[in-house]
Amino acid sequence: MSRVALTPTAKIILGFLRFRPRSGYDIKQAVEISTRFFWGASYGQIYPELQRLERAGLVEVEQVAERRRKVYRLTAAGEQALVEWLGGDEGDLFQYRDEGMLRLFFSDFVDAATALENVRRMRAWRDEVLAFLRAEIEPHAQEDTDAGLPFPLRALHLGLAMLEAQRDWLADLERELTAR
Amino acid sequence: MSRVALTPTAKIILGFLRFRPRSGYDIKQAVEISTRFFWGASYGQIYPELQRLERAGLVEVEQVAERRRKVYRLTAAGEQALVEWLGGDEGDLFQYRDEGMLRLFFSDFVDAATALENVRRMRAWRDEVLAFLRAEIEPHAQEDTDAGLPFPLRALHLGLAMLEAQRDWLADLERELTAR
DNA sequence: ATCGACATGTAATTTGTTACATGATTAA
DNA sequence: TTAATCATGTAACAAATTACATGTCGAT
Repeated sequence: MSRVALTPTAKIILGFLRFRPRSGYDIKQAVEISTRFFWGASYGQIYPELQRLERAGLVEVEQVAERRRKVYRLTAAGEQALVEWLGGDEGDLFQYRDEGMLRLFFSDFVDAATALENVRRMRAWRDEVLAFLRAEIEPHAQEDTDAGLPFPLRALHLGLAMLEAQRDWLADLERELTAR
Repeated sequence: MSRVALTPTAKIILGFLRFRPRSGYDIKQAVEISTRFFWGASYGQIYPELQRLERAGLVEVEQVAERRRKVYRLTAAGEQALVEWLGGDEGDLFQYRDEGMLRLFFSDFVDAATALENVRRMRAWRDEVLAFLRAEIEPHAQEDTDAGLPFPLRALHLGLAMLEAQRDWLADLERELTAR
């Protein structure tokens, strides 16, 4: 019953190691092709956190005679900590910060053309991200589903639903602002 | 042409002072009833930032013979900096971090009942936030609209559209997971 | 040989929250 | 008189990004 609070980075590390053992480098790649649009992690967080988790006994190095790579795996304690977090009821951190939205909020202080241009950029950016998620991320999530792990694809679809709603709403506003 | 990069907190301060002069305390209250779901600010950021902005000449204290309050107003340079930011094309920071989404992503590693409970909590939380936004924030934004400032309400509606899309998608998943 | 990807790490800086500390004013 | 709200600030801590520093391996 150690009850060690996990840092956000620890959670993502333990989660990805639960799929299979990986190096810090591998974890970063995995984040980039799956969770990064709702949860990121940089090398500056991953490597120190792996060392802390090793000292805490939640992960250990799998020695595979590969000199230059340090492949980590979960220990029993690490797996338990992961499952405790997933089953716990800590309030989930939810942080949505959007500078475009802030510009939109203050757009009464600029001329109509500037406001419209900002809305257009916000919409265009969402189109880009949607295309990227469908082209680069969905195939990996689909593979997981085919392998019997449906939740990564479900998480992606929740993200797509959110972005599509924003894109559609912004496109409507774009038309409204243009129509005048 | 000072070209001073504004910190995120500076942007929100300048924006709210553009509506009308306020104290640091007032700015915090304004954030709480309007932007906090896409952009927050704590006293620990607001007060030091006001001092920096004053030294930089973007805001100044309006002396109103009120001993205990320091009411700030925009200077001409401050208003110019605000308009330059609003009209500029810096890439907008967009940060969406959602621990619930991370739990969802890793839910293949827990039993079906635990996964369902997490989805239910995510959906319930969105219902709560939607109710709060409609009850506590929308009336203020509506007042702005009535006063000829339509953008705060538009920004709120974009947020509502995003949360509704998530809520609906989560409710669908809840039914799917229950149905088995 | 040299370039790009692989790989690990640290340091500096930025950004933000929370807790602490203090005190004035107002309504019950 | 006392509790809540108003009001300003600092300090300690937490989290995250970016830049820096170093080196290996494989393909051309």
